Amino acid sequence: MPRLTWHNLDAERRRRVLDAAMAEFGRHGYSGGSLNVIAREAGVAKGSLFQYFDDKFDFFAHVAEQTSLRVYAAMEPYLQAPGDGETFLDHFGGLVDVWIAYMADHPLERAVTAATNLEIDPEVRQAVRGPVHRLYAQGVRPILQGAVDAGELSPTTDVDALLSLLVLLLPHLALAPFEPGLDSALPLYGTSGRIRSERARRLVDTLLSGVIA
Amino acid sequence: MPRLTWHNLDAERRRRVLDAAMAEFGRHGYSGGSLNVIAREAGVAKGSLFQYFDDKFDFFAHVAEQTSLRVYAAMEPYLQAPGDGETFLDHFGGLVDVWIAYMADHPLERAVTAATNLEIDPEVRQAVRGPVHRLYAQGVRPILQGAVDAGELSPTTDVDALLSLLVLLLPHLALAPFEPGLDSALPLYGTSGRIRSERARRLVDTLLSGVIA
DNA sequence: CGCGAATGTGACCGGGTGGTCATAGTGACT
DNA sequence: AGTCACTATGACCACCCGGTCACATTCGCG
Repeated sequence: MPRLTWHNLDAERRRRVLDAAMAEFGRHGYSGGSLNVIAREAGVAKGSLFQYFDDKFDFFAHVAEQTSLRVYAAMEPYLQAPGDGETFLDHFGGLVDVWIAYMADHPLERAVTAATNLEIDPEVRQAVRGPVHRLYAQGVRPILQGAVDAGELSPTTDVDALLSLLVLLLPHLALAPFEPGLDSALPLYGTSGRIRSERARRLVDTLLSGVIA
Repeated sequence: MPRLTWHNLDAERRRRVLDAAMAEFGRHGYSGGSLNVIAREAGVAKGSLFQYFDDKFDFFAHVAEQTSLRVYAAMEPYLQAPGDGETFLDHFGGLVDVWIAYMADHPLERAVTAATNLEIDPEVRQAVRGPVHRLYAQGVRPILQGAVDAGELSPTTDVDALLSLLVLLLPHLALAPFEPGLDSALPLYGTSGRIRSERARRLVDTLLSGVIA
């Protein structure tokens, strides 16, 4: 947990530190990210960072948490129940579109999301991704369950498993089109960002149509 | 590329080095993996490693390549065209089962596969995953295309996109059941390895049924 | 202003890193 | 036995890391 000092901080200074941290951790992940670099880029002494946070992990965890909260806040308006006459596929597809569009417009958030999902240390990974996954599961689950209850999804649908799969898939769909280095060997990422985004959306449509009643 | 010395090496010594490297890189990834640790665990001087490989990256790339070749070799017998009267879903589902079972039995290969997929540095990632993805795309593509040609998959199927998705998904399906720390917040990974394996298989069935003609 | 609390700072610490190299083995062939 | 190409070794190097701490600076308040 961030120290009290962090909350008392001048907003501009806090923003500079957070931005520098998102950029550095987003590029090199938790263990690879350098506090020296973050301090330098933020225009702040390294010692200051330890006034704000207990240690590197506390710092990273806060950066990851804030990032996921921002992203989730952007998604929340679209997590409502589907409008009248709106099919499940339209509703959920729109959600995927919003997600991809948000990541396209926010490279810092996108990079931190990637770094979080690519973390290899089990303890760090669990501590950082756990809350995020719970957040998303809580947001998306009602949509799936609602579609099952309304007879739009097959009654035999394994909601939990489908949920896991979608939460697992979302980062890939959002990241792939904009980080060409990540998976350029796969055709999904072969062309321009725009085309790839459309392809990602089409893919979700195709796959989800399998569970539609 | 490994130096000549590596190939001339006594097989037992080569095995010890490779095993130690798989364990270390599998646990901590490329940048986090320590050559000191690998040398110590292999019972070999650190200097020797630099007689075998140009540098750390060359070493890691070789470990990743050998691992993927082993895994692919285990899968190859199952990449044939489906038998008479065998549906696409049976055929492909069997492939997923083999994949998961192999990973269950080979923790070293599994860990290296995970580390490779979780690598964050774009250059390393591209260099290491590119060949692997090409290998798998080449193996799996004919199966999908064959199913489309035979009318088993919808003729509107985006084979390339579906291929990308499956290659992206496979590591997750294989890893999740056995690395509880990775994604314990998701229901897919909530219970025993056996149950989770069955669930992963069921999930693939459900999703793929969407593209079946 | 003056004082005390809170915050900022960067030199410094122990330790680990990838990589080098002079030296010492090793073994095959004359 | 002598020679020579090849291989093994670990002390050593420069560098960077996360984290600390004694001290300087700033701020809020009487």
